[in-house]
Amino acid sequence: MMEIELPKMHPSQQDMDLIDILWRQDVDLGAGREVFDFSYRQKEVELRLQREKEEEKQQQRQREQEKALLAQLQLDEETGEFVPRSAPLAHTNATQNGAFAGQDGDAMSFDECMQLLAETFPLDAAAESASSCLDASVPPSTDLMMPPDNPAFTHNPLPPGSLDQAWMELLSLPEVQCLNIQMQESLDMDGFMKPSTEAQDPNYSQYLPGMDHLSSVQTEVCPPEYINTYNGSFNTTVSPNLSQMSLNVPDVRAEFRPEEFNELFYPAMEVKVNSGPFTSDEGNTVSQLVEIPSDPPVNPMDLHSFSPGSFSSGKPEPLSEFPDSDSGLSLDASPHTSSPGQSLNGDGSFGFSDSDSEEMDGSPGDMESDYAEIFPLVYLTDGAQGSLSEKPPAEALKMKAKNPKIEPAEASGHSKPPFTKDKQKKRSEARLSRDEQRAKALQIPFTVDKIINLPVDDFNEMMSKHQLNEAQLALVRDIRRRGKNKVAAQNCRKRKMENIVGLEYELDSLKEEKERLMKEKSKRSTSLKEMKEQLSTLYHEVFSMLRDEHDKPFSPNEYSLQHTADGTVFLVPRLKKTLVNNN
DNA sequence: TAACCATGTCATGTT
DNA sequence: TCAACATGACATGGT
Repeated sequence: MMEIELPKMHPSQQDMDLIDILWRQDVDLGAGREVFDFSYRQKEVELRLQREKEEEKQQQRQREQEKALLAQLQLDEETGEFVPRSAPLAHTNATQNGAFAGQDGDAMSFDECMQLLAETFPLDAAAESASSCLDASVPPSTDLMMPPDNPAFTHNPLPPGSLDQAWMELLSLPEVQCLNIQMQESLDMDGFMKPSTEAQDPNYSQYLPGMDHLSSVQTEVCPPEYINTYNGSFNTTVSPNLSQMSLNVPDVRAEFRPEEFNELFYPAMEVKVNSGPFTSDEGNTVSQLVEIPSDPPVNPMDLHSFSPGSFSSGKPEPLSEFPDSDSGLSLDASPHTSSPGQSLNGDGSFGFSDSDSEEMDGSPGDMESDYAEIFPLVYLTDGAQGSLSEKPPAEALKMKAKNPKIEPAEASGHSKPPFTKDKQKKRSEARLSRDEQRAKALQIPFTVDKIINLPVDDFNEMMSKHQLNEAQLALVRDIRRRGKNKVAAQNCRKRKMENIVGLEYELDSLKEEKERLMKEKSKRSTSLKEMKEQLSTLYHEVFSMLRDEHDKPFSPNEYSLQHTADGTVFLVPRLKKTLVNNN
């Protein structure tokens, strides 16, 4: 989900107005208007806080588990490694560590790795690397880390007796000391050993003998099948934090200072760490360790090859390129359609009538739909993610760039029930595959996506590059027209819904305003009444004080008091006043 | 089975 | 003039 970083301050009315104006002008703000809605965002913030609290709790639990784990470990004075105190735990490690069980056989200890290192890099070469490592701009060579499946590892088991000697030699080398210093700096700066990107090697837990127990614990709380099943998607869809939560990995970083950690697990062996994978700038070593994907039993991509029949005749087609974008053809085109495709029905060269759609119901399109049920792992992942993952990275990026918009429902958080979405998605995919099927049937050399989304110039250029017959041209234009119209319809409905919501909101505010005005009116009316009474009292008081030349009071029936704007008061005879008025 | 809903498509008008 | 967009109306399929 694309999430826009919004300033935390509350937008002013002016800002909101501007947003509204941009919205009405259909300026793409890159997010739904709900994003700018303060109350909505407030809800989001509350949700986020709630999530953070839960995460904190989770981390607390992990720390406790970790403490319990450490209580079960004891330091092996000979090897300097932490080993389980009790046999049952070791057994558990051996039997339950399914994810890495296959690697245990050929996994080398860290000593063996270092021995190999010493052999691979004789003193001369090491001196060179030492000089280079003194240069801060030159990163430590990652060649030091041999791939675990390197034949040298598996075919050259080292005699354990020679390890200590090799170790001492290595430690005395200047370049090793250089590495040691570098690592200390790295630890000081980052507070923890950091894995390099190369550290994604699924087998690199073997460089951390002490961590095997952690791995075993992880597998205790999370069955290896689960990990095997989901690690693929975790790597692509789940944030490290989340996967760490899911796998219930103790957060060692939270408990240990790096130096302690280092001494604990690698007494006098700092160089090993630095020469290993832990030299990059990224995050949590331990969590990354347990995130290491073991080879899944079946690569999701490979599942395509298991399909009952290849519905992709030639090159692999991105069948679910746009799960949310059903740029499908109208198989149920209305009879009055004026599309050129329909006009070609007559000559039989092209055209898909309603009957065609019936026939296609049993076509690979549906097969794909069934396929999604057979292999939910492939298709039940999030649509966009899954589809993107099926493309080459460059193309996937291109797709992402082309479709930056977030689906309103997802963006607003007003998500529909998942089954509805799945259903629609499945339907979309089925349709989409039929569309492509039709394009394929006419051997159209472009993807539906390109046909729809390319700018008109590029589209024309693309068309001009290929000699298409009339039927192909008609279908391509049809696909483009319908694809664009589909998007337009979606936008139209979205706008309509937003208008409705906006009008409801406006109605509410107007009701509130009306209520407020009524209250104010009533208040002012009361106030006016009081003032009138006061005025009347004052009037009579003043009038009663007035006397004529015979010291008689004026009759209120014959005279009245009137005042001008400057405050002068006149006693006006009523009759006279009437006469004056008449004049 | 009817009602409702979501979505795709078409025709037509507008930009 | 044409492409793109907007929208009302209708069809379809699912619940």
